[in-house]
Amino acid sequence: MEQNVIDASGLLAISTRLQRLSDQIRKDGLLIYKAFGIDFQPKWFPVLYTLYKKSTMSVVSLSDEIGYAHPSTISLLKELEKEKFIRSKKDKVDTRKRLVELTEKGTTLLSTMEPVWEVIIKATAEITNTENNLMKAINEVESSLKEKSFLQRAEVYIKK
Amino acid sequence: MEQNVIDASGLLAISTRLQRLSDQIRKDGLLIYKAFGIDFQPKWFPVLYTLYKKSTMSVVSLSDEIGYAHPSTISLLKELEKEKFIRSKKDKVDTRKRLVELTEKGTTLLSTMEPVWEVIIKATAEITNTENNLMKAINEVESSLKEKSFLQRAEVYIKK
DNA sequence: ATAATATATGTAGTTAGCTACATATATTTG
DNA sequence: CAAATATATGTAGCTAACTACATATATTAT
Repeated sequence: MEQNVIDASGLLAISTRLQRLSDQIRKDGLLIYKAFGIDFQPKWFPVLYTLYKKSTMSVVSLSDEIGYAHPSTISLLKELEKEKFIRSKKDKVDTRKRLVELTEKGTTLLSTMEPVWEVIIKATAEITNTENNLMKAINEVESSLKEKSFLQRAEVYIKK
Repeated sequence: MEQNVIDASGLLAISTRLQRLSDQIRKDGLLIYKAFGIDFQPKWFPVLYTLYKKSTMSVVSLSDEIGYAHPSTISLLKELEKEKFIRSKKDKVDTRKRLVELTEKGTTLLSTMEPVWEVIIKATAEITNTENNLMKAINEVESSLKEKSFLQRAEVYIKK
């Protein structure tokens, strides 16, 4: 059971480890879409999937929904608009708001993607269905952090 | 129990979720170092910690050890050299190699960091010690992926 | 009905990794 | 031992998120 120094450092490197795993999964995700002949970038998923489920949303509410800072969402929307997967219109009641929705082309894309999602879900289930389930662990950790942040928890030990 | 669309999409968004969590932990990590008055960036951790444990290493072996592409390591080393935490010298046997090691200043920094690590370890343990342990889950998933990649697993379902 | 504040969107620039390519030196092979 | 290949390092530019700041419109408080 060989272990490198970073693995051995365990908790200290948790952020690095999470990022590495995220990248690896994202890259494989891209290859899976390609294998289905779908021209789709995994980073588009949160925006498109949310619009698929909720139809029309403003930029900020979409950002909140997917948990991104709004400028991140704006730049994704710009790409998606260029690809003609989404369109936007002004909110007539609150003119500050830009309402975003899928186009026909976007809706079509999303429906061709449904079988891919099934494959992704199965493959992910296979991978995460270990003794400690990754998705459940993420959910649990996120809810611990929501209750009391990492920093707040550390502060308790600092004061001692 | 309110849930946003992305959370509800579960496995599909796993890469996004991992990244978000990683960022959150990294940011809090930075704040903890600050709370101790240590001028240290979490991204330096893998390189410095590895050099602390293994003393002298070449660029590539260091990259392999921490699991980074070598250009990433090089750019970290550049910063760390500027901060005078590390220095490098030519390998006399294999002149292609650049051997990297901590300076006095680097070693001093690392030893002032040990108490911070203890705090980080405790706080992280608190957070990850849920029903499904995040660190264990990451280890398990990484070893599943080493055995058979995400794409290879998906291919099985595609062929059906 | 102003003035002050809050919210929505947008732009610019940063970050922490990456891949692709280039070059120098070692090692292996015919 | 020369040619081919492999390894070590380095540079340039990409990516997918971010923060900080700016502006326009709504809402709230006096």
